[in-house]
Amino acid sequence: MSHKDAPPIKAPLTLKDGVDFAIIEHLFFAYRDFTSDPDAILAEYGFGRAHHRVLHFVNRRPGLTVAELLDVLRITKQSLARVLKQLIDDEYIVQVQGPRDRRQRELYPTQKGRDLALALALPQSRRIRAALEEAQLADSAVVERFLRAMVDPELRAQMDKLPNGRSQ
Amino acid sequence: MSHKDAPPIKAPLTLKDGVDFAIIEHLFFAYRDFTSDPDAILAEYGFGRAHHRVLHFVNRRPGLTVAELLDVLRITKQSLARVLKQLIDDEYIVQVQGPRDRRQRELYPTQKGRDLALALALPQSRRIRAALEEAQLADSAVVERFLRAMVDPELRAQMDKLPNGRSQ
DNA sequence: GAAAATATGTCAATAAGGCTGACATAAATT
DNA sequence: AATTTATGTCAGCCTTATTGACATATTTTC
Repeated sequence: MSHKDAPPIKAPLTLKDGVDFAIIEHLFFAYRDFTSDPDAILAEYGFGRAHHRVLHFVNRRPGLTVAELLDVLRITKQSLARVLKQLIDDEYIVQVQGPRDRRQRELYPTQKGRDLALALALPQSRRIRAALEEAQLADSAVVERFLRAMVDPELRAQMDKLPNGRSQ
Repeated sequence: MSHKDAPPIKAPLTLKDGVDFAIIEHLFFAYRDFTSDPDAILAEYGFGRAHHRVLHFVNRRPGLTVAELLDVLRITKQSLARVLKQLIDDEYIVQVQGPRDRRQRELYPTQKGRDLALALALPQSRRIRAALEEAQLADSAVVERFLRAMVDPELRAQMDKLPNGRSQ
């Protein structure tokens, strides 16, 4: 154990190195706890985070196609297939043949799917509201602007396709 | 396909349901892009996000023990073992026997480990600074307060153990 | 109308990163 | 001397992702 190896560095890496570690770490811890709320609920249903993401976007953009969903989630068709199949089999989501293009499958939530999506979003929303209050932020615009600016510019168009995005 | 199944719900889930979807989704997209920067670098080294987290905290709190690291990361000993072994074998981290308690293994970065940790943090820091500027936030205190408030109160003590936390 | 492109589904194999349970060792504590 | 603690390690399992290949239905193009 450390006989003729590279010597240990004892000084901590601090913001003197010109890097904003505070926000980096705050984001890590905040996101971890933010996702822990729905994770606990999903476990009861035998679902994981992947199911949550699919269910969320199908509820937020009912009728979106498989291709559009893949684009939003940035995963492969094969990764989506497994979780989507489960959600359809368990009747949280239904597929409807595309009206103009019958190759397409429009994805819609069922009432069951709508209810679960809302149940998953509720604790997250509560956490956000409590945090805004604790941080004494009257409205969420500042935080929202910052988070939006953290996203790659090319991908912001996708966010605008959601209700109450920039398009409304 | 949707013959006598549960009917599809066509209306999108919006903030009328009393849930702040904007921040929920902004956090999702922001965190995804935030982690994509180091992910690209890690792939060149054959490492993953798990290695990043270990390397980060060992650099931020040199000399922490295995038990302390498990506590911060909230993973099991077995999950840590695999990535830690690689980081030690590749000489990014060295172990030093604890001075008071010789059962403990204090973890320190090597120069190589320090350099990589900094290289991984740099693009993230750049992204944060650009976002603060774009969102016209003179200082990061507001965002930091919000993110801290998003963390479970019990876990905030852990954040304070890092340099430039509340303890400094 | 035939050919090509597109949207989706599915199969097989692989990898990363988690998990549980069990057990071993050394060192500290009781 | 017995117990507890800190760490390491083995074996097996799960979820979520990956790539590559191929099938089918449908639309678009020539």
